[in-house]
Amino acid sequence: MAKPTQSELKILQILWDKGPSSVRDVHEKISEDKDAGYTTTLKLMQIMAEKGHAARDTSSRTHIYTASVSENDAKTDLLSSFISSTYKGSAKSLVLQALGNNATSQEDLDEIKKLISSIEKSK
Amino acid sequence: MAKPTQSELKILQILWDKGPSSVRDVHEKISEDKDAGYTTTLKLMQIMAEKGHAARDTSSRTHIYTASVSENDAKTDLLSSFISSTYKGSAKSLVLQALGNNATSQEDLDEIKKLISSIEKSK
DNA sequence: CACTATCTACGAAAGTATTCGTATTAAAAC
DNA sequence: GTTTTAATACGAATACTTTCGTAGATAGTG
Repeated sequence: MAKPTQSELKILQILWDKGPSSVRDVHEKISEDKDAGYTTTLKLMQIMAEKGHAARDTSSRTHIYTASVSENDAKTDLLSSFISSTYKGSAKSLVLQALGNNATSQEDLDEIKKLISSIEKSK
Repeated sequence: MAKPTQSELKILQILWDKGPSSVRDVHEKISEDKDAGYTTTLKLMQIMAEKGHAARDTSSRTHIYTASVSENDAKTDLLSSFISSTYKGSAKSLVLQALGNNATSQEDLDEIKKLISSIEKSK
């Protein structure tokens, strides 16, 4: 499956968050942040259906769209392509930079440490 | 400074790795991975000079280009924009996914743990 | 039933990124 | 000194993404 574009990702995120939704639903959510025409959102979602990023139920007049990739799978793909284009494939470099540059809270650090421990145990 | 595009990033990476370089140098490196015309690379680098992603020395016939952003700064920007578009701004989510999905080696985990300790000490 | 609001379909325009052909000029090789 | 090689400049073609206007159909309202 091809990578979603930026606009498609925004829509996917809404579908992941809200579950199956109409164009109207998605459009209203998008409009909170950004001024956009309704048919723009419609067109994008139609393209997503064509590309297979979303499935749609056309049984009633108002079509209902559903993300056809799971949030985790899609983000795994995006992350791995980001790591390969920006960090030459080194997940470590990415993590070091993410932790080094951003002020990560102690709670978040704790969670990360916990995950690392559980990874180490399972080896 | 605007975010570099994918193609520009590939070129920047070469400039970071090799230091100041001619179009020929960069083009040869790119050609290892991908078939591309010389003038394509030239044009991209000219655009990068226009946009300010690279500086060029035109004192001799063969122009020499230099990245005008540091690798760390550019990647910090890219990372932060990736985190905001894909992880709703949560660096923690990104790190958890990067560690969770990729098989990170023990050495890498050790390095990450070391960094976390040093962050914690400096708080 | 007529009127209005709301939906989809479709195509085209606008914006951005990438690719490359051609012309011109400068250096190098012979 | 002439020919070949290698460089830049420039503009246009291609491709991909985003935006939106218009048309036609369906549902709801008075």
